[in-house]
Amino acid sequence: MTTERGTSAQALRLAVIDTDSGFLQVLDKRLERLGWEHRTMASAVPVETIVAMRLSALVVDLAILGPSGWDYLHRVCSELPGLGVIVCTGQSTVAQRVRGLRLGADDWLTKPCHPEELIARVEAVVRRRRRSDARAERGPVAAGDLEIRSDRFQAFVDRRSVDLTRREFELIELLAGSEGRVLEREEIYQRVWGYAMARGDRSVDVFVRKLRQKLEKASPDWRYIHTHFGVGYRFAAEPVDGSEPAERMAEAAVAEPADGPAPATLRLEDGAGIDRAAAELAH
Amino acid sequence: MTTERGTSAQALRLAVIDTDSGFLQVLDKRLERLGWEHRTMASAVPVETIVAMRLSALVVDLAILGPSGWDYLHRVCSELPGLGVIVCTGQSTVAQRVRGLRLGADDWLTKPCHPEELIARVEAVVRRRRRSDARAERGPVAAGDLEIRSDRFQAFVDRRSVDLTRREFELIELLAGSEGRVLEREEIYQRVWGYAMARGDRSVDVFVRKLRQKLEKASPDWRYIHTHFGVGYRFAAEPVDGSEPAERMAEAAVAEPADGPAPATLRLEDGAGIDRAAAELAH
DNA sequence: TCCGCTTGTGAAAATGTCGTGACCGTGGAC
DNA sequence: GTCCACGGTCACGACATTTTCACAAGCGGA
Repeated sequence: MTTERGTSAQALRLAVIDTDSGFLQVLDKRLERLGWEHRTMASAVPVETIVAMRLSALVVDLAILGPSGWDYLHRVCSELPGLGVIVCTGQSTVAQRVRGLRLGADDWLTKPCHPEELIARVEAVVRRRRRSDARAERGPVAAGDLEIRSDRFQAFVDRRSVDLTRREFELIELLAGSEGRVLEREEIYQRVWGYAMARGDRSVDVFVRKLRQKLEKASPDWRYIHTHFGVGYRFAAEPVDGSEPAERMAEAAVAEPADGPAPATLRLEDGAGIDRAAAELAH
Repeated sequence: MTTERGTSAQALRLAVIDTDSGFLQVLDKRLERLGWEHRTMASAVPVETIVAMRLSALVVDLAILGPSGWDYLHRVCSELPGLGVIVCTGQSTVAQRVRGLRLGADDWLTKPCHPEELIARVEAVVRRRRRSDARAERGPVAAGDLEIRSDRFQAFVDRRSVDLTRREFELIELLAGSEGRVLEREEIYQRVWGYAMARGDRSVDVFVRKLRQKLEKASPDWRYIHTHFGVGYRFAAEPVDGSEPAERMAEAAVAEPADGPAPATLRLEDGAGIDRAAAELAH
């Protein structure tokens, strides 16, 4: 298996500034089906809003921006060097296209165009950026005493590196990245191992155990991985019921099944969409 | 300080696979004026040759490759994930364009097209790529006893030059430039060798060993390159664990008085033109 | 309380990865 | 032409990790 460049289909975040309702309708449906988060806007939005949307790419019809379009394009491109920018607009001259591309646009597509081609071009544009930044993307995740740094392939408990193997790290990374959510074994396996879990496979459990051991040794005051019987595991830093260490332990053992962490509500995937993300910052 | 995206005009290395002599003539003149190293070819050349050319971008007319064009496109794109690939060809359907882009092409331009637009698109594609790798060119990096001077193509341990070969230097430069981060073999290979790593290739390991040997001899009190099992390598100067410094000292003192810095010449960055570079491997 | 099923645990077996030394072809220096 | 540094390959052994397995412990419903 070679380094597949063509593998399409990671979910991207995309915004479209356009007003061509017919085109948008078709495009929307297609994007929906691909599972890309997307949003369309009828006119230029402030650059800060774009920033807040944390997009992978932006598609823009220069025509509807009027004469300030060039300036806008330039501002967007220099503010967000990492953003893929595709101009998709009507008839244009060579000079205009060259100008747009030199200003920082990554591609220039002439309408009318097929949504599928637009999508393919967006993918092509985003592909490269992904390639190298991929891992550095999300900043360090921290919870309890634990800090997870994806770029270092390492977890730290107060400066001290917790030695994790590759799988262990990928597992804790996944769990911590979905903090608070209960992940089913199938999903965990699928996302860490990359293929479907065979029935009866206990790998996930085994690795959870290894992680717990290492984490407990490194950070005894917190519990991080919680079992949900019949379901899966949930990551959340919870102080080990240290409030009353030994004493209460005995009591609890006898008297109460005291399940400290409430039956854990299952939250849905935080659909924190583009709108919300934008609102947060643009507010 | 805005990150100027629009700045054009670094010299690039470009190859064009096309036969349209009229178009090529105009293009050639334009490229000449820009000072880009370029070369045109009338038919598909082996992928290894492309590799040897160390291009920034490749422009190709799929039409002249015949039916094997798709396969060729795919091979080039997966061998050289870092290469900008622009398809520039006659009439085409949406499906063809989508296919090309998904296969790994970065842009698809329809003939007839204006050379200026082609150039702008090449720039846009390369810019996108540069942006990701772009952290090179920094001042001297220092860590532990070691100092790395990219400008001199040399590494020093307290005034004394550590004789490194070209590859060794490129490797340590890359690693040190990403101090603290774990780099996967694939990425290392990709960035030092310039093309995709074949499965089972141990070159990276071998060069890491050579580096470690030389570094240890030159700077016994520090360890610089750390293995992350199943992942890759990380550069970080860490004092050698004082647990048995004496022993090591004695051993070193007795066993290897021989410090003879071998004559090892460092050759300059091969300014070799495209032709020569290609010839080297294509021989 | 008992039963069936799920999860935790420890260790052995299987697999994969890395460090190492030896070896080879090439190309430049002499 | 000869010599030799250099980049690259190979095979082997050591060892780290992953997987599998058998059994104990825990949970939940009847």
